[in-house]
Amino acid sequence: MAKLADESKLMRIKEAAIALIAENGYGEATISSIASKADVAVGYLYRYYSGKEQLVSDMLDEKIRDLAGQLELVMVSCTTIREVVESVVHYFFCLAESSPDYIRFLYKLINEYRFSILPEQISRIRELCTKLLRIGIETGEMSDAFSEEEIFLMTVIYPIGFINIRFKQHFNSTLLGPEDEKKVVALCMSALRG
Amino acid sequence: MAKLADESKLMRIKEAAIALIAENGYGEATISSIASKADVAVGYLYRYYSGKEQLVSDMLDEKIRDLAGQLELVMVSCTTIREVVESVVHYFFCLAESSPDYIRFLYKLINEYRFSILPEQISRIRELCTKLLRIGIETGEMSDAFSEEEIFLMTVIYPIGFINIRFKQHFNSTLLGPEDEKKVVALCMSALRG
Amino acid sequence: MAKLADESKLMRIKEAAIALIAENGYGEATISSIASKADVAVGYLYRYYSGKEQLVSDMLDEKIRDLAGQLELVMVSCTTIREVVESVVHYFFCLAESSPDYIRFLYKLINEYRFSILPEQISRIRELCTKLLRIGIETGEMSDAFSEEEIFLMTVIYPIGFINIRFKQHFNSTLLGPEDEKKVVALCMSALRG
Amino acid sequence: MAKLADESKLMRIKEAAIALIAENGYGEATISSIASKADVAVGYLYRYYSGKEQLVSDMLDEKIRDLAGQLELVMVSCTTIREVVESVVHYFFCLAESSPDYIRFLYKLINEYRFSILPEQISRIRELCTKLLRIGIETGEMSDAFSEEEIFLMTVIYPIGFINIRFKQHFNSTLLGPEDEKKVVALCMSALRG
DNA sequence: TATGAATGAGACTTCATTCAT
DNA sequence: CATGAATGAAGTCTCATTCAT
Repeated sequence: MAKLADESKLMRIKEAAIALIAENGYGEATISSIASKADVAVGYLYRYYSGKEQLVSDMLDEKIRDLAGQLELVMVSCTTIREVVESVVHYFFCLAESSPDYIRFLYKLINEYRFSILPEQISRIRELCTKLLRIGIETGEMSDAFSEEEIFLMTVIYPIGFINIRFKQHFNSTLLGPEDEKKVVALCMSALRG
Repeated sequence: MAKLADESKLMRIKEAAIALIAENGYGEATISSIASKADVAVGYLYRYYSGKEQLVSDMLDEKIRDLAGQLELVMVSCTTIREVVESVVHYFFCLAESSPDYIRFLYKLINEYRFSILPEQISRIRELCTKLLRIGIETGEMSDAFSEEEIFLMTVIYPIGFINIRFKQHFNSTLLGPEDEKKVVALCMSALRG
Repeated sequence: MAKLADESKLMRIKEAAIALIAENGYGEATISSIASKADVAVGYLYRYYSGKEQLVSDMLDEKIRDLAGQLELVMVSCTTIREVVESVVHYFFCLAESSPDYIRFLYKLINEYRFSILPEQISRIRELCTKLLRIGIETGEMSDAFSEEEIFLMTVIYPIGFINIRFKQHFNSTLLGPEDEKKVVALCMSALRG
Repeated sequence: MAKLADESKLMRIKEAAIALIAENGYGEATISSIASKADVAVGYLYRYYSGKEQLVSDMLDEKIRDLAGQLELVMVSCTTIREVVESVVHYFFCLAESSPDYIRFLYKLINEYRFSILPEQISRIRELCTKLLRIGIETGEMSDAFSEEEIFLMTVIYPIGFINIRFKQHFNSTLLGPEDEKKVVALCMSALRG
């Protein structure tokens, strides 16, 4: 029971942190605003995290893990790059609709040098890209001029970038729709095909 | 009569700010660290800028203007998307070599919601994308499934993203070379071709 | 559960602020000197006040309210101007003895254009003066040549001014005594009588 | 010629300082705002004054000297308190009309403990008050219950206080007129008469 | 254990003062 | 001599972190 309460509090802290960082950035998201949004005492937060930096760092790591896990999951049941790209893009689009803050959180922190993705996760993702590269070359979906870098950029960074540009409404103010999803997949596929 | 305003100081301030923000982000780049790196008194900074936010905001605007200016320049002498993409990517790669901080600075601040690109610059860039879209459709280099968004993402965001991934050395630790430039152009072109 | 807010701290802050402003004026009373005199952390001060200006502004308002309340109280039980003047002057003399800083604080800030007395308090005091004027004319204690302005100046400003001159010891270095009180009342009464 | 230019600059500095301090108080009147209003270089100001404090201090002293000189002048040709009071009040009212900043400057700084009136000037004024007291007792215009303090308060502080209350428009928003002057004289005389 | 009052290091900013020109 | 660019000490304020309750 107490454990459950704790779990729920911890969840609330994480959600509050993501929402506030997504909204205003790391600098503006204060510990006390996070605690207050999570309806938790400031001190409570320090039971789980040694400080603000660790809180965010851990959460980024968690989200990256989720992402890597998702990618791994997708890989298992897919035999072509197209299938993978479709699944991954769909995953991002679902996320963008159900929890847009998640995407914005990721987009913000991926570029904060302060919070570098842990080497462990990087290798994990790199391995996935290597696998995908092999598949792509086998199926002929991928130009052999490209490497893991291009795979990562087009399957992860590009979809997230697309979603963020849309969030910012610089070019297009309509909501993300299924046609956008198709466009992202199409562009990604033709990009990798070379 | 009196001591002349040292124009080089303003330059040093800008360079210091860019370097520190590129390195550590907006939050970590303190006024006093900027002043000290620029070898200038803290108060001197306030001769040109009303505060830290304005300093960074102005510099971002300046850089975005430079970028937009460069894009416009490129457009004048180009009749195909390929030419534009080659020029733009070349511009980014040169920049990445001569002043890598410039790229990292841009990449960091583009995602800081606090510093939004001025509407004026956005329309300027949007117009360029519209022109490019028209050219692309005429020359057949561009799928009519895509729009300005894709152009912007592939000609601006993708090259910068590529350069940053390389800076982070997540996949590849070699320096940027001419082959990378070609790869970026190639991927971009095939992406837009659809 | 948690540490209880120490109400005495707020009191100490106010007393420290009054003492330091009375001694040296608004400009010299720094936040950190106030905090240090109150034996409180600098940041604590911002729990109650949004800034230095508000701290002083609020305290001035509080003191003016006290004063207006005291004047109103006095009015209730008095039927002649003499009674009012005696009570008010007595009030000021008691204050001058028990908390001389209070008087000096008031005297200093009343002249700082930055801290204007709130319109609400001004009307309150103005109304009191109007009442007093009516009484004075009825009882014949007050020349009908005079108005609220003279009442305010002689019942409030003059006693405070007298006390301050004595504090400064420009003319007289003895402490305030009951004869001084009588002198102030006498002068005030004859002034208003015309 | 150079001397004349200097004189005019010095005058402008003084006028600017008085205007700015009268308007916003000592704290808000910055050296650079004074220099700029006086159309003089900041550094120039330091040829005459060793610092901001001295500038203001000197100016206050000068104004107090002027005042004492005026009082002395008035005393020479007057044989009754009434004459003195009429002259002094007239002097203040003229000043209030021709250079209201002068009055506000005085009122502000007289209460700044930081700028105490020089002992020399205090004795000068005290002596004048003593003389006046003697005259008053001789002519019967002044109660022997009172002393120099009351004289000073009623002939100097009260008129200035009256003018300032009017400037602040707390009770009366009309401009100072000849009837006000008469009222001030009348109140002052009856106050001292006891 | 959970709380949030309290802390204080450190950030931003101002402005009196200096001094090379 | 006059200037005003440049300085940096000092002040205001914020907020991550602690710890008594």
